[in-house]
Amino acid sequence: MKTIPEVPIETTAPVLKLLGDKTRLTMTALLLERECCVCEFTDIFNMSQPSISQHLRKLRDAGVVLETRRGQWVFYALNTDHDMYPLIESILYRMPSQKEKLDELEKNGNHVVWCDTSR
Amino acid sequence: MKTIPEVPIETTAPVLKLLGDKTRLTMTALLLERECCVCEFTDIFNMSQPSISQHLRKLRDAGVVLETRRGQWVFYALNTDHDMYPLIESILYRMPSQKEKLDELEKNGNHVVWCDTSR
DNA sequence: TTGACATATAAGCATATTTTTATATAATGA
DNA sequence: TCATTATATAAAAATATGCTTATATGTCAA
Repeated sequence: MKTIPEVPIETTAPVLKLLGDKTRLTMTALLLERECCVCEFTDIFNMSQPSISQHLRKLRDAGVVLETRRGQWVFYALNTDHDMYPLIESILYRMPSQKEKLDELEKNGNHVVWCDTSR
Repeated sequence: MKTIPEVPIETTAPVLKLLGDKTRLTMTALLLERECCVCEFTDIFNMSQPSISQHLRKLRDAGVVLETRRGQWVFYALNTDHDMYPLIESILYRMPSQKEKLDELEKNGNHVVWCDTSR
């Protein structure tokens, strides 16, 4: 039998606060589709690049997302091992998919795909 | 087949922000056990009565809780008809029960029970 | 009607959050 | 090395949030 692990209020509240921002909530919803790099977020949101970086930093500091540098790009992905991931996932599942935003990005040729050419 | 109804990001984010405050999150967790009146909250939280009232007002303005006056007391209850109630419930189910706090309240004789004596 | 109790509202203050602008760091390719 | 692109950080400004004190409103009971 599978039980839902309990997480104390002190841990839960900060995560909800983090996702209580429309930009960050949309970011995590996008990351549910696939990992994204910073420039993709700046393309999607009508917002300055530093603002995007600062939102991502909050998500990273909380451990909600993981970052990986690939060449000059930095990619962000959901941290599915996070204690709060089950909660985060259950929140995201109740929201409409953000896939279209990514589809449009790719249609406009702004999808960053990493190919290591150094080998 | 039962599907989870989707709620847009614009609606979801403000509710998460609301529950992202430790006091309000604890309040809703308490209300999951039973309805409470304002003076019970002021007993439980180490906080002034106006502060409690202001948190409750935010929850009420968002439709998350409903208020009912009974005599000189005002009782608050979770609004289980709210569009976001399923999400709220799923968040609360992942947190430890706040029942002990209410038990202690009752042990100390601070549980307000409404009996209509006007009939 | 008056006093006591419960709750709400208003105003002020301190702190936190978000955004912008400017600048720094990092990687790439000519 | 140098210019370009991508990203991060710092500082400052604007705004929002939460708390306290003071006061107002509402209800009841004497």
